[in-house]
Amino acid sequence: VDITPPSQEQIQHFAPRIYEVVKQVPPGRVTTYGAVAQVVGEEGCDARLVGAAMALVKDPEVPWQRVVNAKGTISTRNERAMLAQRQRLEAEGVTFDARDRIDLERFGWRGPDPDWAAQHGYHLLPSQEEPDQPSLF
DNA sequence: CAGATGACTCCCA
DNA sequence: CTGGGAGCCATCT
Repeated sequence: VDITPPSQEQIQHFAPRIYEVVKQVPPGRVTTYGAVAQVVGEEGCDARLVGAAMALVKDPEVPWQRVVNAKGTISTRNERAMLAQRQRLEAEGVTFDARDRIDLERFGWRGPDPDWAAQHGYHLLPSQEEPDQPSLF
């Protein structure tokens, strides 16, 4: 069970940025709610907020189907939407295993383009944010 | 007005 | 690697 559903105010505040991030995910790739929240990178933006925002997507340019949970499975609440999301992903070439999970190592989005992120003020994903910062001196 | 209800993730057994 | 539980409250009916 969950707690603290994001307030409508929070959703409206973050939705535009969340959608911009989701639009960066290319076809055939998927990302997670938590990852999107990290890229948005603002205080108060967490996975659940991203989920709430995904539920309100109306802009057909936002590939909401490419956002799944950390386990690599579809989190949509109703059976109907869940199937639709899966079919959209399969149409892009994403595959599911026998347990309805997506191999995130294989299909996971590696984060936004560094230049784009820098220009628009977004964060990169941790792995990419600090690939290796060994010798600076 | 009260009660049910959350597009999640992390932690531990 | 899987499964189950906690987090702790604003909205909606």
